[in-house]
Amino acid sequence: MPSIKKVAEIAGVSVGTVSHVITGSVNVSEPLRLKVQAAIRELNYHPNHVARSLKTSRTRTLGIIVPDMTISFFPQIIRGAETAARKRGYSIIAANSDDDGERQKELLSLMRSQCVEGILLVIAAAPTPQSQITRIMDADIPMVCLDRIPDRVSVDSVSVEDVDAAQMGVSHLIERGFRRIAIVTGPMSLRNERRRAQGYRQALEAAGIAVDESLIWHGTLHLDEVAALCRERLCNPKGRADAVFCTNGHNALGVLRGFRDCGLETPRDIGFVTFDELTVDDLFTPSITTIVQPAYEIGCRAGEILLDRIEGVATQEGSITVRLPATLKVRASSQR
Amino acid sequence: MPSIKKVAEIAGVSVGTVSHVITGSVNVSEPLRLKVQAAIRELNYHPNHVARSLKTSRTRTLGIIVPDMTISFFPQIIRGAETAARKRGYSIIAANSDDDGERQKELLSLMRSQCVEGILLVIAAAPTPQSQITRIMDADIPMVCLDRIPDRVSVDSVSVEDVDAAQMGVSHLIERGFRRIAIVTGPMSLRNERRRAQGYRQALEAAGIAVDESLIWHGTLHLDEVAALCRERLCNPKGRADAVFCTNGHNALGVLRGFRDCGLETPRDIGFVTFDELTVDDLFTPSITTIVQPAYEIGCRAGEILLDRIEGVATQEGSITVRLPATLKVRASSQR
DNA sequence: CTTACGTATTGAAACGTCTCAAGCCTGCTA
DNA sequence: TAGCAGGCTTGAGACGTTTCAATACGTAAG
Repeated sequence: MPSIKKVAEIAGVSVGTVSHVITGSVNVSEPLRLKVQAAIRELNYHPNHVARSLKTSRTRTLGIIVPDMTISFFPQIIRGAETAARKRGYSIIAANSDDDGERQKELLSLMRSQCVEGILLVIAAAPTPQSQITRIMDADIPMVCLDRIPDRVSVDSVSVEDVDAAQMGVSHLIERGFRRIAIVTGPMSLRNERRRAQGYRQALEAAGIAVDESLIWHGTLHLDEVAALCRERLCNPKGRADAVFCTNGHNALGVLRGFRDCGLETPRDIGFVTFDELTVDDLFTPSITTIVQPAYEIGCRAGEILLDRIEGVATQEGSITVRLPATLKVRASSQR
Repeated sequence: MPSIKKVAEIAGVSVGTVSHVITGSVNVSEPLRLKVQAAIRELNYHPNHVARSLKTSRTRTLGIIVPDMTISFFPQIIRGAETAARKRGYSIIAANSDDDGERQKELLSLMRSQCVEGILLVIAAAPTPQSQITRIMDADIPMVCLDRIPDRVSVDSVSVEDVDAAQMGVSHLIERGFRRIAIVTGPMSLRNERRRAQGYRQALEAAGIAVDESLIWHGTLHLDEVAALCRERLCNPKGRADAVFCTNGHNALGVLRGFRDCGLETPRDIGFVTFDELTVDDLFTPSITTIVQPAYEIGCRAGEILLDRIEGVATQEGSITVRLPATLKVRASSQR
């Protein structure tokens, strides 16, 4: 593989000159520049980013870790980040943690070794020891957390306005006349799940409805378990909830299975609102009222903040916290 | 950021010894090894992969380019490749071409500069000049094409058995009594689209049904255009197709919109079979009979082949061609 | 005609690691 | 006791760049 040296040789100039032509950082006279460019083309030379990175200690690479990029929310985030990165000349290394703390730790360490200049992290659902995060930041690698924000650590973050979003969804159900509204949460180790649960409470309280603790159901992220949970709570018509509010799209599929298993149809027998789109298109039924998070934009903003930190543009001392509004897509499942 | 030198200093040994401890390639006596490991922990030292790569000219990195990882088929492929790579100690750089030839060219060049050791490529729908591919292979960077296989280039590839898969889908429709079966294709610049069209023809011929060229509809990958196409061909009941076979999931959404716009319901008014799952779960209706491609496995196999080439395990002279079978998930849309 | 200055070009050091060859030491054999 | 084998350890060079300092060259001013 041709190196700058070979190019210099062919062009009859020094390696320094070739480097100047490539980076454009120093003026090179027209004739020499042309000779160098000709040699580059002739050899099909491509600058070696590895060597460049070593010398400049700039890799122009960002790392992003998500739980599972097979879940449609995350690729959108990644694309947002990719777009932001590309605009400023960076590339992205993406990886999946599978919601596994150990794997996440490995990835963080690997990315550090790979000398990424910054890390975008959607923390694993398994409780993330703050040391994982502080260790990165102590090494002066900027980090921005997305979607899921870790507890007790001061770190830049971009996510949705969880409390408001949940409150909006639940208030909407109340407006439509539902009164016994159950909530299905994800793992309460995640702060945004707790905040969504808080939004649920606030909506009920604002409407003067007493919170019934027996309607607060903690789901895992496993479809079968969530479906079983719903069956258990819903199959008996007596005192049953008249609507379900679900805090994330993954569990929502479990809830819908639960409905089906109990012979319940939404909205005929039960109201339903959930975070996250469940289908790629409105053509499919049941048509579910959804709290849509601006996933792409979350990725973009997080990428921009990270780049600002890397390039020293963002000078803010404490951590930057961005909360984006979610939107409510009203569909059939919340119509009484 | 601490380097091997600092570790050596703290541990009171030479850099060579530290390197030996890290790589494990050379025996180091117990006491020295312990001192080195202690120093590594104390400094929170992480080996610098950039420097290592430069020296060894091995980055242990694979590149993968897909059209759009927001489309559920592709993240599955990427995960498969990631898994295969991880098993053998490699990581992955993923990027989106947006089906744009120019962007694809840029990415290929970038990845080459980043010294990926091999490239997994799902070519862009825009016709890919073979030079893009040969230039990479001429530079001795192994490449495996996935899903979409380029024309007139000898390159390793992994994809689904397109002809068989399409034939299976269409034969299924015929079995269920459909006779005027239309096909909606993607861009015919893609070989696998042509092969799927061929499978369609074969199925009809095998059943003794004459191919009616007016039932062959070439779709773009734009929903609105496909929907318009279907409206145009389907809204008039006279001589209308009684079923539609769609060669890819993206267009399928356009087809379904077309159905809706014409007031057609599947399967009541029209049969429908398509490549690729449209929803994440069977709960949703219309429930569509689908030809499912083993996306994850395609990614795995492609990754393995690529790694075999990189590590010189695969010695086969010509190109390796793997064709995986697809499976037919029979659902409601193909029931008369 | 000399001096000084500015621009274009070059040479060499350095980035952090691996690895080869050489050196050192220990213990065993003759 | 001397020599030697074998295993640890070390020192230094090299990977492909960038970049700083130095050189060379030409031009304008004195």
